[in-house]
Amino acid sequence: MLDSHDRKILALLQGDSSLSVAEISDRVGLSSTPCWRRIRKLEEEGYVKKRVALLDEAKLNVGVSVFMAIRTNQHTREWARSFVRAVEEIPEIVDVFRLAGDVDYMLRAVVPDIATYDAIYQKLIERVDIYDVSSMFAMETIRSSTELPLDYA
Amino acid sequence: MLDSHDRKILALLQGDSSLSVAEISDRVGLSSTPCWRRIRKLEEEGYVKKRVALLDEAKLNVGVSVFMAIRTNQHTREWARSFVRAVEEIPEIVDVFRLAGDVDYMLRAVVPDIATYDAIYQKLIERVDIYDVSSMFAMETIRSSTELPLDYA
DNA sequence: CTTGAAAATGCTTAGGC
DNA sequence: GCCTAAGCATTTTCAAG
Repeated sequence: MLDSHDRKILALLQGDSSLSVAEISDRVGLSSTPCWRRIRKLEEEGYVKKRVALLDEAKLNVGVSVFMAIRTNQHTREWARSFVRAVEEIPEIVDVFRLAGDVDYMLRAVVPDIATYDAIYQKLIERVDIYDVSSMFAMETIRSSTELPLDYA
Repeated sequence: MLDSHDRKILALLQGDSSLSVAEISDRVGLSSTPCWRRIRKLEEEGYVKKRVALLDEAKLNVGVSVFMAIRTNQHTREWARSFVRAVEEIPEIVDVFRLAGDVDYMLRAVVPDIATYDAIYQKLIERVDIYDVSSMFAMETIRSSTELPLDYA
């Protein structure tokens, strides 16, 4: 599927998508046309989902991350649907994973402070019936990376 | 600090950083020169940390997310330092938060499968002394967003 | 802030190895 | 598959209102 040139291009782009084609082609060891063609192909085929700007959480006053470990006692399609709808209506909730095991869902919300977190929490439990929520407050973001390891591709 | 034009620019850029200045200025309701100036200022002042390409986890064979809730019994600066060093050496670990409360650290790793997760786990506990790890496997990524709410800025 | 335009950079296509 | 080179579009800067 992907050769080492493609992987190197992806590694560069997921670190800094503002690099010009010329810079990328230099570092990859290709000239710009084939490099540009590869980039376009990687985007067309969906290896690159999108290009985004990552903003500073602290500067935008959402420097506090809160994890919410959620358990339900209603294991139905209907409940799952309403849960997804509820979290989608709350933009502070940035991550939502459905888990196997004891905890059913793991969420992460970004908020200015604990008081705002409580408002988010209230908003959520008002919109969907939740059996148990365990909240964990992040004191420090040691790493929050969008860069994937490419060794398995 | 930021007015509504700035917030709108940030909202657009964190959704799609490949938008041209012309497109952004259209949607924001400014002409291109002042819009371009604002974008540059937002980058200089650090509201925009970086521009990156988001890659497809499934296509790159790291479609499985695993949360690791970690507890330590060595609450020393020395241990914290070695822990940070250890997780930084493992590229599969994409998120690391230090928490308040029962769980000391919450990590997320992206891997191809459970066998690879075990290798990551072994690698971690070999590099740093960990009192307890509780692993939670994600069955589904319902939401994984880099877009922050801008209402508190 | 706006418009308009020039200069520089970088993207995209064309043609050939 | 690759390259060089030309043509095109965009970004970036500048001047004037």
